[in-house]
Amino acid sequence: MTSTRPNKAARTSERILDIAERLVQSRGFNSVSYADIASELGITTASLHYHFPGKAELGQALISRYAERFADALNRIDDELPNAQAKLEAYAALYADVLRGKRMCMCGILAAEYQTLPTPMRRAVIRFFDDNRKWLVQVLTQGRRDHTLSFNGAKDEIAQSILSALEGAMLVARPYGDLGRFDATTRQLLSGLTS
Amino acid sequence: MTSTRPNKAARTSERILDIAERLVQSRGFNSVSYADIASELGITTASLHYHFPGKAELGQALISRYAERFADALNRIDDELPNAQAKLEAYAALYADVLRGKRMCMCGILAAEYQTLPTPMRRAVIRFFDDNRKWLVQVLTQGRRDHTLSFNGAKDEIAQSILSALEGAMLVARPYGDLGRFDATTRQLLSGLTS
DNA sequence: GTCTATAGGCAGATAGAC
DNA sequence: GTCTATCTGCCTATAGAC
Repeated sequence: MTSTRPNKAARTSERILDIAERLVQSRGFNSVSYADIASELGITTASLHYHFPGKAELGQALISRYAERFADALNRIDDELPNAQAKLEAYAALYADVLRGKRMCMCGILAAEYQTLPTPMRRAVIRFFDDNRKWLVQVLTQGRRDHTLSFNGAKDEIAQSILSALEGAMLVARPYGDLGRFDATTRQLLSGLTS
Repeated sequence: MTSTRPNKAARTSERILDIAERLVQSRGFNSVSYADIASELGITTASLHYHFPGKAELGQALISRYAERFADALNRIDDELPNAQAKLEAYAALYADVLRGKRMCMCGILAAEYQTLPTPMRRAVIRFFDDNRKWLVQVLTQGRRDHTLSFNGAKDEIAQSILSALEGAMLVARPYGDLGRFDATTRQLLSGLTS
């Protein structure tokens, strides 16, 4: 019989990803070592290599899971919120939550390290941004239809602006440890789309 | 007699900073080694330590020079351009030039690595952002006076938004190697302040 | 799955000759 | 100022026992 409880390896892999995710989002991929993760989990680095053969594979797994969860969050927003403006506010709140945990968006911090990343990780970062833009374009489309958003210009470019603005707001606000600084940018952004 | 020609050490220090600056802006501070810089300059890492005793000191010197040059550029903008809108466009063009060289803003990339930086470098990054915001607030003040910019909300918050938006636009556009993606965000940003 | 032991490389840094 | 030589430490990674 097949248990719904994940086996030991699966559970350990998840714990590795949990720790690695937090470390990467706060320090960056290149500044996190196998030793950092292993010591926090209470195992050796050799054991880490059993679950993820190399750092490149660990990195890919990190982005995959992060992107998957982010996509789930976007789907929940679509399911639970009626109008486009509310969706956009919820979208910004996702970023605020990450910043509240003193983290950067994983793909934002990886974008800063882009030139040093292995190719599969690069592609995954790009895909994350692409997916975000696609979702935003849909929200913008809905916003015109339900009259909760108004804007001039190509939806694709607006979507790019929203994504950039939020990533940049996290990047600049985090050194200050000041969530208010992030919120100010969010308000400014949203007010430009609802006027 | 005192020559205006810098001595050999000064010239070498500048060349070190030139190389380090380019490398840091493209790869990040933690991914640049003394060996990278030394080999490109054709000297040994031991010689590097003569000019900059440690990586922390090199990092501080990098930000200092970068911030100084940036401040000079802002002063030139103030001197040469009449109205606030033109100044803001020139400001955005500064960022576009950096991105054209396939680099990030130095302090933007350091902001991503913030948690791993020595304290003096952290302070210097903060100072850079603070100075930028101050300058932007002045431009916004002038913009209200000369009627080339219009906006609602606290000038400090708008300044924060502008800075964040440009840093974010660089961060997200660079992996795509697509300057148009950056320009789209800039246009969007400026159109929100001139309408 | 996790361990010990270890390899091989690269990091930043220093001593001391020239 | 720049070099050679060297140090210590950390990094990713692997072999093989349990």
